[in-house]
Amino acid sequence: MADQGIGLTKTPRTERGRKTLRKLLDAATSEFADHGFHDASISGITRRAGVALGSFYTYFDSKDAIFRALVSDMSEGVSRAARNALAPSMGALEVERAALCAFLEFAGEHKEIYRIIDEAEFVDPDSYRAHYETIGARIEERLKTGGESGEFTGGLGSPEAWALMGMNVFLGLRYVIWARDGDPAFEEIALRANDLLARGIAGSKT
Amino acid sequence: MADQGIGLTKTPRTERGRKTLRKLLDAATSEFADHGFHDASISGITRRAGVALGSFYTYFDSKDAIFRALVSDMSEGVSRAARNALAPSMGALEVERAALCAFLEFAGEHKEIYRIIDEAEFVDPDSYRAHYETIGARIEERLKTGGESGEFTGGLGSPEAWALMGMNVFLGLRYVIWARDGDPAFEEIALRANDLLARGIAGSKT
DNA sequence: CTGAAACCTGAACCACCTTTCAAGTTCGTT
DNA sequence: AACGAACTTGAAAGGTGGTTCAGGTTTCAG
Repeated sequence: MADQGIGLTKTPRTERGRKTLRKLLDAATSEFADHGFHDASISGITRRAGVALGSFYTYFDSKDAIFRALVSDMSEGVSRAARNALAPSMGALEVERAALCAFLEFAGEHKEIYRIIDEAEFVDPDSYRAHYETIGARIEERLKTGGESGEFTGGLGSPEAWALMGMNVFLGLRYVIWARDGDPAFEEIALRANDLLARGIAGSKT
Repeated sequence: MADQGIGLTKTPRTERGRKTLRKLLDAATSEFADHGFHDASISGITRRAGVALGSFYTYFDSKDAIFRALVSDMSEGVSRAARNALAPSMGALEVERAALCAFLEFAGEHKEIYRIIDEAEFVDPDSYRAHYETIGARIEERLKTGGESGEFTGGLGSPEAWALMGMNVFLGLRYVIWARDGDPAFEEIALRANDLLARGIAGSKT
């Protein structure tokens, strides 16, 4: 599922080829997650995949190419996970809570995303930036819609969207990637973040 | 000023030595900022510093070592910048606004921090984590203090601190590192973020 | 002044890894 | 069955760049 983007992958024509490609992609995911881009080696990937070194180049032009394929795969996965968690019946605030919750859960199941997306900052800066700008734009849209329906204050825009995105990313970093025993559950985290987002923190609570 | 931490640097004993060390540190900052850790080369650093290749190893044991020195330098710098912007007379909310503003300004003057701190995630994960946990802890303290004084709602804790930290980091990413023409000024950004933090976004504004 | 420690120098060493390639095997279609 | 395309294989080419080192220069305390 990674070869849609920019034709980085030489698409296989036989069943055997598709299997090998899948094995390479999976192996690369763990290899990059374990060692990071530069310390990961192609021979490490092919070893994990149980494939000869040379076969790698049947499917990818370079180490960069498979990394890029992985990044767009993950980026796509994050978006899809968030989208799937939303229902049309939800209120604007609830949408934000559900999106964060879905993101945390997705990250929990794919802890590699942080390492891989973050490393894209260095390996493939354009994808990195595109990743966040796309998500940021989607959040901004939601804020605007919420403003129009009166559920949010008016005048929300890009700064608020980036602030919200940063919140979500860092909550994932702390409570998923660096989770500790005794941490609140994802739902609890999402609830508290939602509260902050809705009412802010000024004034004393009864 | 980077050799305090864990004795990574062989401290120079003569004036000439201190100058060379400083030159290496400065050169390394630009080299890493320009190329990232792995594509940066020691010969690139020594070339920029105007020093022989071998001299590098008089001061640092390895490429990793100088990078670590840089990371703790920057990390320290960020903290100091935020601390310096705060005055005892400020209210709790105002403190948050001033801290963000100071951070944005500091990042503007040292755009390398994002590349270098972010890359620490891969080169020196412990420092990376320590960096954010330290800052997060400090924010959490401020939130608690604000809660006690009644300026903030009660019950604020780690999740709110990490959310706030994420906001700040991402606003810096978008409006400093990826600044575009026509973007609001730092003060404006800090004001809007402060507003979000104080009152949230729920409810329609008059 | 003087000698030992600090510092500098840059060629060479070396380990590692991406990428290539020519030769062999399997697949799928006719 | 049989043929060409798709796929696989692993040795080796080719590069890169971190690190070492032996020998020279500068510094500075005594």
